[in-house]
Amino acid sequence: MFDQIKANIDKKISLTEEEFQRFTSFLKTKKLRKKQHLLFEGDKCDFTGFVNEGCLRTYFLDNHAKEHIINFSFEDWWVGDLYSLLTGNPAIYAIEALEETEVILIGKDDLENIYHEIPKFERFFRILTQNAYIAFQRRVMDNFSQTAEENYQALLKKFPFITQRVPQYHIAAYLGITPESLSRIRKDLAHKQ
Amino acid sequence: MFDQIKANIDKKISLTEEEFQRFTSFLKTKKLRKKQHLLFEGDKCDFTGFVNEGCLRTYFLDNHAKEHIINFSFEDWWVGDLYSLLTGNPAIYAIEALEETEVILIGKDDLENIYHEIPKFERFFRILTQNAYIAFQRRVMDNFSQTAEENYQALLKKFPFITQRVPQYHIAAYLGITPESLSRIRKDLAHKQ
DNA sequence: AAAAATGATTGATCTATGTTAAGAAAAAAC
DNA sequence: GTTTTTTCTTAACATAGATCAATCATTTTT
Repeated sequence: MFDQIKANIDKKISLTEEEFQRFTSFLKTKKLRKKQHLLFEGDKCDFTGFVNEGCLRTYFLDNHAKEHIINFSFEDWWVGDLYSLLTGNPAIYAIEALEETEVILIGKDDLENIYHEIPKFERFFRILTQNAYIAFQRRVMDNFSQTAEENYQALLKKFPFITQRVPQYHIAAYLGITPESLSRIRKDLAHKQ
Repeated sequence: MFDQIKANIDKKISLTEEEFQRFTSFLKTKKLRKKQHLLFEGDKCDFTGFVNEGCLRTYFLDNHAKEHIINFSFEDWWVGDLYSLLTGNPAIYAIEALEETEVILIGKDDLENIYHEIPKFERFFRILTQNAYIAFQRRVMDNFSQTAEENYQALLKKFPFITQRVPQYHIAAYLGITPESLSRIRKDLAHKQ
């Protein structure tokens, strides 16, 4: 049940069996159907989540009602609106399952309790936040500096299985282009090889 | 000398006169000439800085050797490469003064000492980091969702004085367009009004 | 299996921004 | 206060990606 989250945490801090047991007592699992939302934009995000199985997208609507996908979260990833969690303000992003998905949730208050009881988790979540920031910076730098085609190829390299699991129009929304443009880019790439 | 940084800190935490005095003992000021770098890309960023006077730009070079400006830091702003400071890795950004500039620097080790001696500063810098992350998210969301013209107008609104202090080609690099395009956008805007 | 819904492709056309190159204007240096 | 350097503008042309509209392919529902 909690094997995967344990392996994930072990990568950054080491816990005793006892500490991990205590930790699990705060966890709640939640199953989501395809297209079901884990979070709506404007709602308060009072949790942080770990993807046990499945896949979600984090996105927002721009001024012209167009969707932009910030990232995809597959198994073994953490998911949530950090902005809302940290500030207590309404979420700027929405989060939606793209498949049947199982997430493990930690409530905001429980998170504080965990910090208190097992201070090692302060370190764990600080590192997680920093990594999120850093990953976001990288993503933005790439987006600024590469063409849509380069970005698409980089995405395929990072997630070779993504075309099997995520519809193309969502990949387009992640790349910041229209589905039509992505279709053409794929056609070009096929010709090149 | 340290009036400005005091006012800045007072906005988020309250310190006794004594605590602030102790804090100032860790501070070093540095003057930069126009076009002088505070940090080069690839160097380790082992400080966080506060702009007392002047203006700097934080930027990086993309794969095609083009400059992208992440942000401008005017008086009363904090400046540094958080990624490098937090991870200890080489900086992904470079920071350059755009005017005669005076910054107050806190070394990485001193920062740890400050946290230790005056724990209130943990809170201060945590809030600062969160705000940096949040501001970056906003900036990116805007950039994704608005046209260059809308972004330019938003920038003018946020920093009405910017055209007096920052050359237009730097503003273009901030907006992610060429100087020629910005020139055209300005022309269009002038016509519209 | 048929119908409906969803997702992907294609073509024609349009638009914002890039590129190149030349001057004009402003600022800095002498 | 000329000269030199830096910054800004303009024009002609090129291009990536958007838009609109139609069609084709694939899944899902009935």
